[in-house]
Amino acid sequence: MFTKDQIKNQYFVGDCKDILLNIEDDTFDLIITSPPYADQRRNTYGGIHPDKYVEWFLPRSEQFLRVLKKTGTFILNIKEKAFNGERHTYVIDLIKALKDQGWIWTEEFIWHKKNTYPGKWPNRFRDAWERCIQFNKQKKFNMYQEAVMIPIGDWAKERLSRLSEKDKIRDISAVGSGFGKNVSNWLKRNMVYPTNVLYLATECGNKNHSAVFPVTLPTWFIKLFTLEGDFVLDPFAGSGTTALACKQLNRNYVMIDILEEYKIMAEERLAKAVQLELNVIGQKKVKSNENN
Amino acid sequence: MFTKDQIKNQYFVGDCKDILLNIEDDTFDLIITSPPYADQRRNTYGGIHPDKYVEWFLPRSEQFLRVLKKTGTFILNIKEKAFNGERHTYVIDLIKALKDQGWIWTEEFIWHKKNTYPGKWPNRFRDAWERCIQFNKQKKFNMYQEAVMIPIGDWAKERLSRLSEKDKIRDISAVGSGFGKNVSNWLKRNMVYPTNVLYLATECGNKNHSAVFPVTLPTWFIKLFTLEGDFVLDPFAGSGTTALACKQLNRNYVMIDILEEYKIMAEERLAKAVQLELNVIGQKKVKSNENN
DNA sequence: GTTCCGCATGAATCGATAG
DNA sequence: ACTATCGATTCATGCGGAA
Repeated sequence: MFTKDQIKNQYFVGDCKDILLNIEDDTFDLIITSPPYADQRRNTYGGIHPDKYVEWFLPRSEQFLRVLKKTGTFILNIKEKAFNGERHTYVIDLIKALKDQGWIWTEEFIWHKKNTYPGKWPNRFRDAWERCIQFNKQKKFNMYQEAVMIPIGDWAKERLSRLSEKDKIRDISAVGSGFGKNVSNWLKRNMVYPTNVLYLATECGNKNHSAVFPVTLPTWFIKLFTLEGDFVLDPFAGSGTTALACKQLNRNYVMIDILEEYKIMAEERLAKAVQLELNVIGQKKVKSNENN
Repeated sequence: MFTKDQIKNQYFVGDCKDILLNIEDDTFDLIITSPPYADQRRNTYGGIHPDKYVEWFLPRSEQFLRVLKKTGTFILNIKEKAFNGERHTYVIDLIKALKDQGWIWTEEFIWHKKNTYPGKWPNRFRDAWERCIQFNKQKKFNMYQEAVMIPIGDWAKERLSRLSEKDKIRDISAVGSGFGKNVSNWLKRNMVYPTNVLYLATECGNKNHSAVFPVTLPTWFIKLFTLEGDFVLDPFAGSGTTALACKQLNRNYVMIDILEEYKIMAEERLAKAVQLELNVIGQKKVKSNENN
């Protein structure tokens, strides 16, 4: 068994079914992951056939159930593919099977993708949404709703959507400062709780990795279900988007994936992000000096 | 058995399970409906318990399967409720059961609701989406994708969302005129195919009727899956939103619902819509004269 | 004739209270 | 313990009246 210090902010290479055996019960506050969809990532997990998907998933989710705290949450980002002109049922079968395994199906969030690739088939349109299914161990779980409040009305929605990646980092960096706090206090009065639909853009332009989900997606759920210093697990971590979100939000992460090259990719991304943030802080200092 | 002329644009009062027995096989090009959700509309359908929902639905969908043309489509607008702190599975159970009944589960559209029912709870956010599940009898079905193309870019989406009911009617009325055609030709070049997510507001505040779904919802599916003169069925018609959409689009409708008062309500709505449209056309003529 | 403000209105959901 | 009813919560929308 690993201690918490040994797993803190580590990326493990291997099948999560095996790696997790070394991690104690009730370790994580949040498990969030986008597992390999059926028939995808054929080269890594062997391209699980849709009909075998539930069977493949259950021994792994059994471990998730064990290592998740009683007050913790499991978010599963998944979407069934069209198979033979029809939507396959492996996702809804999985929901039923996870309930049988002891999970509570609390909610189904929708990720409404803002920008999807244009495309057209004779019998269907572009698929612009995915499921983010929430499971819990018990009815009472930790949820910090204030952390994801959004500005009221359309005027604000417009502004928020225009925030560039740099602006977001600036915002995060400002959290500790008095100015940042004042702004957020002023904003609170114009804030409302969000709904169970997330309207987020897909990440594009990052050529190095096939972006599984945009960093804003895990960011949102991490804010909603954890506090600083909490432990977050992504058992199908890929290029480490969840780790990136954790780093920005001061949460501890444990990443697992089966390919060594994913780990390398993730570490490069993390290093690059840290560098970018340092640059932004550097620019701020320069500006501040100019103002004086 | 009724003839097509006998059922054309009629509103029948009764349980669709019984009424449909009088209608021939392969009659409809589209069945679109929003059935009473479990534990809702207690006064009319007796508030079906979630656990009994599938059992209640299947004999009715058996009739739908029979009266739908082989190239036709069935759109089911539904959403599971939170039950005992958890999402109930009756909707996904229904999908499985309908597949067993012989339906093909082609697609699941999402209706992303712009305005949702308010409320705040410790464990969940407001529910802002519903399922519009598409079923077919065979892999090849009629689909007219060009009919629902949308203007490109956000500026147009904004404008479109602000269209009032009067503007919509004006727009529809303009279809036949040369001016309308020119506009739509000009627009075509800036049009793209939509996705499988519909972002629409619910209609509320209309005092006369509790709108089940906004008229834009059936309108969209009717355009997508039927041509002028085709036959559309709504077996849980309520206040006749589907009929209204059919009337505006020159499709033939057959409405069924269990309460006489719904029928009366629907007929009033239809009459009012026709009157409103006449007024708008009248105003246009006045304006046109002024310009000359 | 516009624009602006106030108001009622929802396919909701939870927790407490009552039988 | 299990079920039925009621109050509290909350926000985008469209209507009507007012400036």
